[in-house]
Amino acid sequence: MDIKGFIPQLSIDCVIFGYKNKELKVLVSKLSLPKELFSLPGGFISQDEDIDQAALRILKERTSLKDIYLEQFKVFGAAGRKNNAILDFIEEYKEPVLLGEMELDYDWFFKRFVTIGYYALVDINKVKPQKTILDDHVDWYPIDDLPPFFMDHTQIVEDALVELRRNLDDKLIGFNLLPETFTMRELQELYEAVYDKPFARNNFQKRMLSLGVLERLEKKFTGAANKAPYLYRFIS
Amino acid sequence: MDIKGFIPQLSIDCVIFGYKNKELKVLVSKLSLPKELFSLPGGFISQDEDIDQAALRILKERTSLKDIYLEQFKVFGAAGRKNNAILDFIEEYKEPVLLGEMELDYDWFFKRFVTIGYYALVDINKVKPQKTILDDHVDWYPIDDLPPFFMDHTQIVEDALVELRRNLDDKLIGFNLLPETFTMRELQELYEAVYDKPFARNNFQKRMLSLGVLERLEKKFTGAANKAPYLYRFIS
DNA sequence: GCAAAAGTGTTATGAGTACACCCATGA
DNA sequence: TCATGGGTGTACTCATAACACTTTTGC
Repeated sequence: MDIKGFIPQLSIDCVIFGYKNKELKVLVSKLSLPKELFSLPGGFISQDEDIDQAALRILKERTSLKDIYLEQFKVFGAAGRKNNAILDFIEEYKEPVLLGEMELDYDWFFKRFVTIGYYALVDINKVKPQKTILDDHVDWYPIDDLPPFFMDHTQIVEDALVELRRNLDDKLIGFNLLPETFTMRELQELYEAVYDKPFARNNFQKRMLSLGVLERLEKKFTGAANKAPYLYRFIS
Repeated sequence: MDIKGFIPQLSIDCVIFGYKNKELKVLVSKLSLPKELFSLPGGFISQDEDIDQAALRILKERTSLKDIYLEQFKVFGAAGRKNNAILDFIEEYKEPVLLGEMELDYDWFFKRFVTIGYYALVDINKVKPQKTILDDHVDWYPIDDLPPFFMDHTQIVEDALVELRRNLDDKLIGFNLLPETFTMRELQELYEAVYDKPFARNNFQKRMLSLGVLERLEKKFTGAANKAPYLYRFIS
């Protein structure tokens, strides 16, 4: 990681949304520092790299996926926005800090940073969370039970969720959170998780089918003592 | 203008929307260089300044207004995004360039820049376009007859318009483009200018009144041989 | 009275909501 | 046959669209 190759004072933070067990989840990194610091997956932008490319690279590092749906949603640039929590830790422990193999460049790292917020939607089943050298753990946390974040990352997640809700219907992006095929109930439960409110089953089905983007496939026999639901696939 | 005091490689560009004569307009600067270069009003971010504050400062410089409605809408960060047009000009004219009283710091200024796009809505009657030392002229251009812009500024305006359209209804922000009081027809013509399509007069009126944010004032007698329209004021 | 534009009313349409009902499935 | 959950139909409400009609204003 050559700090010289990055744009200074500018970073990217990613809110990676996944969905499982009727819960909307966010991928969270616990930093590999001797203090409990939770962070969104983030990184810097190379001088010769589009910002969207940088976001994709960061996402690929943590999820091992490419072709991820992602969207830039807001820039966070408060004047005092610095990595103070880490700085506090360093002063507390009074020892040099390694970010991976590279000793932390204090001058570079502790300047005020402006960060570009991206959110990504992934099929949680396809993701094997990868920890980079900076991470102690990388884990999924339910949206309503997040760890105490570093800096303004709690705010970043909140704003990402607002934007996700704003776009889920219009842009037909919810399917990125589901496997290739899914039942109508699963789709509905996803919507309920995102909006944190129930939807009427029949009306939900009518609305989704009227969008004209769902292909009905074979029935899914689960062994349960009830009518087998159809599977659907998202098309175009 | 102390370049050292700004965040490097990060800028702000503002799409300042105004409205007059049934036309949506954008404030455009012709740079004070011996080449025809048109630019959006923009600037840099001080190290000790919120990005929103920086945008307000830039807006105040060009419009002499404070309390402007503005919204961050997108970041433009293509890898090759540089002030090449100016660089071309310099190579062509082979003379040192002054930005105001300060000689241009080539190393600083010709790096790749990431820019944060803001759009602002102003009452065009209250604005007296101010040219900074960087501007030759600052003028209003109709949205559908813009000059050939510098860099990616054409794209920035297009994206700003998309976002304005997306928000005009939801956020009730159109009134920022009108004077304190206005007739229903004027409001409708504004909407028609923004969306570039006609609205049915009666239905438009019904929709606007149902929002519950318009206070009906006295009638406006124009001297025309027809029924005098009511004036309205936007409330809360 | 007349043209022009403002204000209002009436009906049709379509999306969304709430209710009910029938069907398939496996025990 | 039964409970369970899936699929569908129908009536109601509400916002919007499309039509028409009346009113005000100054010449």
